[in-house]
Amino acid sequence: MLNPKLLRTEMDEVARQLGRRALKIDKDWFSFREQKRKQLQTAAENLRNQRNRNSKRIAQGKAAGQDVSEIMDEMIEINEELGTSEAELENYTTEINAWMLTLPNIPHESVPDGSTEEDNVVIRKWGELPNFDFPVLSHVDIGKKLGGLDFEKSAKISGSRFATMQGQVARLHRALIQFMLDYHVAEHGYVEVYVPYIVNDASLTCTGQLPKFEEDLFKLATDSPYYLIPTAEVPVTNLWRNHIANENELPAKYVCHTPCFRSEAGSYGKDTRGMIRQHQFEKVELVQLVKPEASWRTLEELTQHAEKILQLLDLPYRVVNLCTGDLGFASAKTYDIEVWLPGENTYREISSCSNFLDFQARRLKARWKNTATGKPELLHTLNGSGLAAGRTLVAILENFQDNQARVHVPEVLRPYMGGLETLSF
RNA sequence: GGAGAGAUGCCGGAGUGGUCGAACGGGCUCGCCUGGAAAGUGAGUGUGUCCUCAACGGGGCACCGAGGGUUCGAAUCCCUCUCUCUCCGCCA
Repeated sequence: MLNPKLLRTEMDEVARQLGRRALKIDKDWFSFREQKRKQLQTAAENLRNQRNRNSKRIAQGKAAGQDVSEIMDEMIEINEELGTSEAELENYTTEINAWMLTLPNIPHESVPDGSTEEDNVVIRKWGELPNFDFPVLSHVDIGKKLGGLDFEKSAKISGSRFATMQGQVARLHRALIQFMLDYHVAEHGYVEVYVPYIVNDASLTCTGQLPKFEEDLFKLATDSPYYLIPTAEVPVTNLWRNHIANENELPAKYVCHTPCFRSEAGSYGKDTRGMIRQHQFEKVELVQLVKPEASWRTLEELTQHAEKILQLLDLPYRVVNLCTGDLGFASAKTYDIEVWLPGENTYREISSCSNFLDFQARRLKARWKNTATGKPELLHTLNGSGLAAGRTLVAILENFQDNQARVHVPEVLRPYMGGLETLSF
């Protein structure tokens, strides 16, 4: 959520900034309701003040054995008036709050303007693209030949956009997850956490998936509003809901492996083949909560933490700065890391690293006690995939295939594969 | 699934209708004491929001799990929900 004060005092500037996201703000709609709200709130508070004062007078009067019926009569009038203004106030605040929940974060100045992913700006590239002197296979074909990747079986079990893995491929997938977790814990100082995969609506509102993007989620058919998590970001960031941290708790750095569930509504016909876009996939997520002054530096660090995994796996990638049109709802700035996929002859997103500034923290009420001021202040939240395991598996199958019907296992994964150096088909 | 108990500030814990943002204890912070420490001792110590002040500060409103209700007045009474704990049953 954006700072309400900013909306009240700098509305023109906010509207201009959000305009970069091709969003039109109805300034008059807001200022009218905001003015009403303020007026009604002041009125209600004054009436409550009168009521509280009279209440004390009644208590004291009764104790002294005096007649308090006059004050009681006055109270009836006050309460009548208060009831009216409270009801009206409630209408306006509900309306304003609902509206504010639909406003996305303000893009940072370093975010390029643009409408589609075509306008994203490549920041850097790493690794050399492989040169194959034989017809390159896609991960779908390799997986099938290995007998380890099956989409028909999962279609039978569940439907489209699900993968079934078996044998060495399933183990390689698991090895990737273990390796990423271990590395981020040992080398980057993250704390491993295990969290629920089902969350309530409040958690999703705090991280920004709700109320606007409910159609992207799998909602359980229970009485209470339960959803499958679309990313570990939701439960992990919500660990800090309603928490005021001491300085020594910061920065908080979590690494978490979870499955992720996405309805992929609106992506019909997109990436239908293979395991690029699935309803269910595994991801190792990095989440940080930091002091505001540290968040921009942290975004660079966190992105590099994710990149490091690709470097150790020797997978070529590039980092792009998402343009305003491609930027996520809650994010102020996002670096996507895109891995090279020879089977598609293109780069594909494998990680998304974002700085949300205080946007999520405001909804979460995630704060820290600033020792300098002695006051609680909002934290900044960041997260990034480190990495999406399914897509990393795809990248390995495609980049490390050879003309001998083999896939070479990256060295860092071999300890997790019982020393296995190649998968053969 | 059945039966019961509970939810109060950083923690423990009192408070069953009025002057309660909340006793008391612990913790923590600052000070005194001390060669230094412990013990002792004094003071302070919630959050949000609005108004006010040059500043220090001062003031209003709200918050005792959440939401509703009763009442002139609710931490306290009533209803609903959520969560926690204990026992029984079932179970990975």
